[in-house]
Amino acid sequence: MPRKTIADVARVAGVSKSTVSRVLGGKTRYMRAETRERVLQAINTLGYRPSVVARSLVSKRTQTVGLLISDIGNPFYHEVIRGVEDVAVAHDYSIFFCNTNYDPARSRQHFHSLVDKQVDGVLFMASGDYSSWTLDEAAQHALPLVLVDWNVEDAPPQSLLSKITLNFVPGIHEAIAHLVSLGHTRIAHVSGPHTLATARKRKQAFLDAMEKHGLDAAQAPVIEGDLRVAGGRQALGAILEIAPRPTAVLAANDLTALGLLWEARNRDISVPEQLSIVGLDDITLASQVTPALTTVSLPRYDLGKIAMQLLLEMLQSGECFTRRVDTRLVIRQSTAPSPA
Amino acid sequence: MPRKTIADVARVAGVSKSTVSRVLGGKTRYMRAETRERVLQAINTLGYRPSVVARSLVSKRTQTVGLLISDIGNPFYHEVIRGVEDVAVAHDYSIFFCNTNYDPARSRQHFHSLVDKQVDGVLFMASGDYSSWTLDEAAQHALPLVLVDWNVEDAPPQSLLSKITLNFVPGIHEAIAHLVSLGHTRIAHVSGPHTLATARKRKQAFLDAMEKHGLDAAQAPVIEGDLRVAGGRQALGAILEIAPRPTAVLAANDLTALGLLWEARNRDISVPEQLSIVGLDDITLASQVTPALTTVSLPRYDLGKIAMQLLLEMLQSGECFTRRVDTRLVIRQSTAPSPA
DNA sequence: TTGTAAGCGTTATCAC
DNA sequence: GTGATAACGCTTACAA
Repeated sequence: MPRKTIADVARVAGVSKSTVSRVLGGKTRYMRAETRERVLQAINTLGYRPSVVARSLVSKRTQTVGLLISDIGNPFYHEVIRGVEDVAVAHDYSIFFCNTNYDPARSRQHFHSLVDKQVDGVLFMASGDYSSWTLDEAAQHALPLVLVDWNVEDAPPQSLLSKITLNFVPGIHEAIAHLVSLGHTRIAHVSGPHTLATARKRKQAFLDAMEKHGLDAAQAPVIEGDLRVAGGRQALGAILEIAPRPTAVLAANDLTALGLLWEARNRDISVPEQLSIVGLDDITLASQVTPALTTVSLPRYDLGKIAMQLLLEMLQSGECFTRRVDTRLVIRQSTAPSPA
Repeated sequence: MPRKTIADVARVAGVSKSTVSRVLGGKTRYMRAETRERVLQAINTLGYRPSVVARSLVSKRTQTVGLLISDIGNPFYHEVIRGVEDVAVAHDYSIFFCNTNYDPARSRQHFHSLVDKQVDGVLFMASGDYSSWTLDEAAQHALPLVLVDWNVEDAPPQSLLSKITLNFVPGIHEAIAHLVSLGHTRIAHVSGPHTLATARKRKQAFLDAMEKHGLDAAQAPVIEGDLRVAGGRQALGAILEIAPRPTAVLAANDLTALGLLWEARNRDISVPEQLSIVGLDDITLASQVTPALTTVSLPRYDLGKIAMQLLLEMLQSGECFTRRVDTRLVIRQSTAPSPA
């Protein structure tokens, strides 16, 4: 049983294909209400659904976007995806989901597949796997792109490119201010891998904040983690060996902070009495653990919404945009006055 | 600058469109190697990419599948998605990602959108949002479906429908056996919402296992949770009020188990010395917390792989299949000999 | 207000 | 071996 087509509807309604097409397109202006009704009836009785494929062939639009992320296992992305999806659904767009797995080759394969499938645009949130080919190829295919948390200066001029930058500065400054107000002066940082631009940005914000509060940034211990629980656990060992021992730590993300927290418990270091811990992201879990995590919150759901909205605006206007998303501190139970 | 077409390639290579189409389709059999080369050259210099949309219009295949899940925030799905995606990528399929948010209306909207976009098949993993319309409409559009963890008897006979059932029995039996061998006799269960079929299945497996080990299932305390951390925390309070107090708990999933664990710590109940806890799922976090969680492991990555593979086999053969995925116990540190 | 016909970029069926 | 030509299901001038 082949799929019903517009011709079937036309036959049943006793009109021409174009008339059917018109009611489908909502061109209700120049049309007798009665004809319209007849067509609608026919559509209903036949259970007809228009072929998006055929429509796309002529309209050059697929009502489809690609979403590239690095790692579905990273809780950071969950809320982001939700934000993207809510906006997409509201505008009847579908999402091609692409998990790059931090693998540039796979990232590229996905990107090509998206180009071939003629998506209307791409949300690029896979921070680790950036290479300039992305921008060149996107420009070449005139494919609108939204980049999240990338510092791009060398974009081809003709490209349709919007950017959202994440501003860690206010949140991290608040965090250091909070710790300082609790009497902490020996504050360590567990960063992400230095190969990641976003990790470097966070670290720099930490150092700047230290300076700003009159602490010696050059002396501040910085340990390189992996943005995961395991890295946080390891980092705690390193921190305990530092003399004099830090009384507070700022982690590059919440998973790292949780690793610190749990390893501290293992070693009978009590948090926050002996060690204050501040995370970054405010993942769902952060408020559910004991003690609940003080953390620099990134509005991830909003980030996802904004990204998708930006793409839609680009599609409509043909213009490019820039947005900034700010962070702020959420104080919970993992920070307390310095024991020193 | 309009998109390059097969006609452009034909012109540059000095051949006809059909010839180009032949090399694109890999029909290398009846063709001079030299012509083939020339076409390939032209494709390269033009940077030509075939239009999947046009191709789909004639082939009736989109190399695209829909993936419906209930909640991206549930860690259960992460590995599943990874499994699905790995297989999909390997076969050059793309995935339309659909988060139903436990909302039947949204679930339906997504499903319609998938039909309209002419996906080749749908993976339905949104356990909560089942209604029979799904099956009817899928059958009506001859849309191949893979159902995960659904008991469906009333499927329309003509439908292309494969099923994967999750078998909690072996893992849960092992769990109870393990607890019994440690001397536990007062074992409680924190279930999921009774409205979910999968929660009822798990509870039944628990009761059966209790019986089988000579414990009084009718007396076994069962507390209804919400499959989340908060529910676990609340459940712990309920458990502590039971007299005589249970010495072990089987949670319906790992998030619940974590809630139990953390709330126990809050109330100075030490795990596993005073209370043994067993989870279910084996999410990544389970092995990372302290104490690491003993849990009934569901091979979620495999589940995802199998689901996608099943769909591909259906697509090829036109036949339907049934698979079962088994669970098993992973013993870590949250279980110990009964204090009683 | 409605119908006719020409595409959109492919593949498939024929001839040559 | 290769090249016309007709679909595929839809939109959109242009005619009527």
